[in-house]
Amino acid sequence: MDNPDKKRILVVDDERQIRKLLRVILEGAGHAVHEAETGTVGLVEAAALQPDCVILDLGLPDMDGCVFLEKYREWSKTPVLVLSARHGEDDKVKALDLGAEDYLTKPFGAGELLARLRSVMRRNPHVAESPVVSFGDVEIDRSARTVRRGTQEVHLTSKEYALLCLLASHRGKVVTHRQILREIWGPNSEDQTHYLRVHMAHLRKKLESTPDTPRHLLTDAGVGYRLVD
Amino acid sequence: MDNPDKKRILVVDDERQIRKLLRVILEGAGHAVHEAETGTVGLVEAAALQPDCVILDLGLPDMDGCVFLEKYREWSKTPVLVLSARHGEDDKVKALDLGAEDYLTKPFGAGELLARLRSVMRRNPHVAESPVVSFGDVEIDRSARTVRRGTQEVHLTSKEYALLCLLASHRGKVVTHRQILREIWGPNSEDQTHYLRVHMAHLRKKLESTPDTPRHLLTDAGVGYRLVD
DNA sequence: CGCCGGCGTTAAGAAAGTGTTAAGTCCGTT
DNA sequence: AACGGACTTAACACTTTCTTAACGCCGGCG
Repeated sequence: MDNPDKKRILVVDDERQIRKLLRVILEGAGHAVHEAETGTVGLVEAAALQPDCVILDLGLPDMDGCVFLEKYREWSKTPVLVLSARHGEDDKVKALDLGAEDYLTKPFGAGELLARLRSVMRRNPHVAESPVVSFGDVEIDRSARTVRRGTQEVHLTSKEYALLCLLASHRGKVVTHRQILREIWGPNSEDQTHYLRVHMAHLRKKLESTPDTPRHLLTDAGVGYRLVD
Repeated sequence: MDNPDKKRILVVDDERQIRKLLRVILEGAGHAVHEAETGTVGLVEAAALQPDCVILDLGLPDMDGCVFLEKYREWSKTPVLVLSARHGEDDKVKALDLGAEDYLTKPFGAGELLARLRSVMRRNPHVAESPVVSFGDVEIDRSARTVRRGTQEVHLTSKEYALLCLLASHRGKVVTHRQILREIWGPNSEDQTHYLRVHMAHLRKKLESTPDTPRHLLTDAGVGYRLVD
């Protein structure tokens, strides 16, 4: 049931009802939904979250949607799908010229929204941040989903890869057992710490030159694991 | 009069009046307009002209617009802007999933049309990737829709060809099951992974010298497939 | 010292995913 | 109506991955 191409989507809308509706539709399609009630919060959230797509209501209380777009486009190319009650042509033209990827007028159908979203995603194959992280002689290429050690490619199973990515995204910091288990195995497996022991062993065997005295994949006894350089 | 962003645009529409209208609007914006009255002619024209964008009326007399899209997408990634009198959601979803870049319902405003066109052009900054890619002793010619292995031409069915092209366009990267299924079979078949198994088997049998230990068409268990050189 | 809890390691069984083949269905052609 | 090609569906053997359990190690503590 785990969706491997789950996308992070940020919904910026002041109306609670619309946000709920969008959440239902989008989560139904297997995406992760985050909400922001105002434009200002939206921009902050967008920076923190690095979503794969933003859905923006033009009629925000604190900031005109077009201003949001303008500011957002100063530093991000993440696609924005604009939602609006206004049918006027001028609004559409303005939003599209400010860099919106698409424009939907309310009321909209769930099917159309999802189709437009797919269309947007299809032509935007992860333009975001550098997808490659490295430590020691190991290099992770997130966009290709591959891991190299030196010049040799290393094959990781999907759990191993997920585990490595999770640690890498918190590089230097401890990630607790529960955090890891919740992220990768789901909230029903939060106390199965033995999963971690065997999968960490596998990872170290594949990535460390001396698996019994690990230099990068470290243990914090009783707490969790962390990855250092 | 000389527009530095002058684009070649192909209008495929059976109604003379609409064609005239589009010509006026588009030429007014400094583009070069070409017309085709039927789907069949449209495909030929598109091949000859290599336009920067196609504007397609869904209601063609000789060929459903969706069929046009499907055929066109077999060998071209040129953006298609769909025009339709039908407001139904199903039509929109279908067209967008077949690879249309945008969908406008008639009647439309000149301003909106031009804005959508600009939006389409902006995110399609000359993606003119070479129509021929190769790996190992295999060569794919997308413009001719042919595949050779060494000196011998290999016949691929349309699904096989689509699958190969998809993997080739992400060379070296893992393409997930869902991605493939969504692109080729549509979003309603995202979990029919058994399609992939049999078609991959066919592809390997036709393209790999040792189909049981593939060297180019690789499997990532639980994730997807990828093509490497 | 001997016990205990947390950890690493290994191996075997269970589960999930994959390759292969063949039969069934659909569709356009003759 | 019969044929052929392409796609779908089903069945089975096989491989990879995940889970589970057993055991040994280490350091802290009574």
